[in-house]
Parts: sequence; structure tokens; C-alpha cells
Amino acid sequence: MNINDNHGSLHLTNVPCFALALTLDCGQAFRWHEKEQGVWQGVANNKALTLSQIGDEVILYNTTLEDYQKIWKNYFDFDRDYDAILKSFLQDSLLRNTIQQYYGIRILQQDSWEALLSFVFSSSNNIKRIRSFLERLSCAYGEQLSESVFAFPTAQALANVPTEAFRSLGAGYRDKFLHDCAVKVANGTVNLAEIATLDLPQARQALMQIDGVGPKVAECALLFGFGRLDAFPVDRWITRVLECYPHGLPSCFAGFEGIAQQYMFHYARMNLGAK
DNA sequence: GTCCAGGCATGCA
DNA sequence: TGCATGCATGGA
Repeated sequence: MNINDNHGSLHLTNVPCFALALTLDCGQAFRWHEKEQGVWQGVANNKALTLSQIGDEVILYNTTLEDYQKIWKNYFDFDRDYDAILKSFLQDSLLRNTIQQYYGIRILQQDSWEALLSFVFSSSNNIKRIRSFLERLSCAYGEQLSESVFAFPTAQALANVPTEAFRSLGAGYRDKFLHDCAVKVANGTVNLAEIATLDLPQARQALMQIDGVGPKVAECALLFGFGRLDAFPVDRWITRVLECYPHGLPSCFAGFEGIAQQYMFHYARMNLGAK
């Protein structure tokens, strides 16, 4: 991959294994939207970004080489050899067509707090609604970065928000879960930096101290927010896909079950109708 | 009007 | 330990 700094925009060429729209819109991150055809806009790590893709060329419009090195390279996980991982997945005949069809979905390395709170809200909910709620939440309690762009609110900021305020933003019954999550992260009862150092079972247990965090939400937080690519969230869709794997997952997924899971998830949402 | 969504906590057997 | 049920809300 090559990088050219072009007066306030960065041109990445020969970007391997990257489908921008699929990656931003496959239900792992909720603060990206397609502003116009092929042009995506979003916020992560307190930075706004606009970007687009043509073939294996990606253009980042409003950033610097410094921020790319510091934030976006890691966020898009560009140092990881996805081609090699996906190639090994092709050994599984069940997922082969899906991998080829949706080639280039990457797991974003999101902020752990943002991923955790986002998936607390995700329970028994749909992606469109998760998006709109998190946008309202950010507008209400996040730092303003520009006229219409707000950072994801910090745990400290949300810990001071009364439960009823979450309810009035449309959180529904999850209002108390959001509150508990913010309080426990803000006061250190749940220490995200420490959880990042734990093995998977311990990390799950630590996250599940939060009201509203069960096995699935914990797994999503670990996969999407802690870079645990061996985490494997099972939701309603994945449950249906797993009916095709009565003997468990194939060994070619080992260590990267979470990546395989995201292809399964996308396949299911695109191809399996309502149950 | 009915069903469903990246589940979880709770109560009961 | 295992299963059924309620839970808020808005879009299809």
C-alpha cells in the first residue's frame, strides 16, 4: 500500500482486501453514513473523517498523515494481512461463496468504550435504530467537533446523565443499562484498560458485571472494541447460520472466528428472510 | 394492526 | 440448570 499526502487529503493506493461500504455498513460500527454516492462520513476516536473508494484506491479527505498513522491505520487495521486470513477461510466450503461475494469486510478496531455502550443499546434492536439513537446521544452529550459533528460521549459525561434522560432520547427499557454501564466504567468498577489484558473468559466475566451486558454484548464489545478477533458473538442471525455447523466451527477459522462471524452475519442479513 | 430487531434479567419448574 | 416471558421503540 502506498500513501500520498495531497493537500489535506490522503490517497492510499494498492489497498489490499478492503471494501469500504461493506466494512462501514455491516453492523459493527454505527456512526458512519453515506453522505453522497460512495462518500462516507463518520466519527471515531474524537476525529471526523470523510472517505471514498475507487477500486483499490481509498481517499481520506479531511485528515493528516499524522492522524492517519496515529488513528486511521489502526482503525481500519491496515497492517493485518486480511488476504491471508480470508484465503484460509476458503477451506470451509460453506462460507466460501460468502467470502468471495463480500470480500473486503474488515473488523474495525473501535474504541472499547464506544463499542461497549453501543452494543448495550443494541439488544433487541435494529441497526437503523441503533444508529439514530447513538447519533442523538452524541449530539446531546458528546464534544462538538464541528458544526454538525459530535464525538462519542465519554463514560464520565454519561455517568452524570440521569436514567430518565436516556429514556427521553429513545433508549426504551435499556435506559438503566446505559446508566449502569457509564457509571461502572467511569468509576473504575469496570476497568476497560485492564480488561484489554485479560484472557477471553476473564474479559467476558468482567464485562458482564454491567447490567444489560450478557454473553452476546460482551462478545461484541470484545470483538469490535478490544480487537479480540477470536471472539464470536452469537445473535439471532448467527444462531440460524450455526444450524449449518452442527459439529462446531472449522479449524480454519481458529484465532479469527470473529472475522468469519462478520461474514456469516452479513450473509444472513442479506439472504435469510424473516424467520 | 402485527411483526421484528446484533438480548437480557427475572421468575418459575 | 433450563426455559418462558416481559421489556420500549420505530420501521417494514
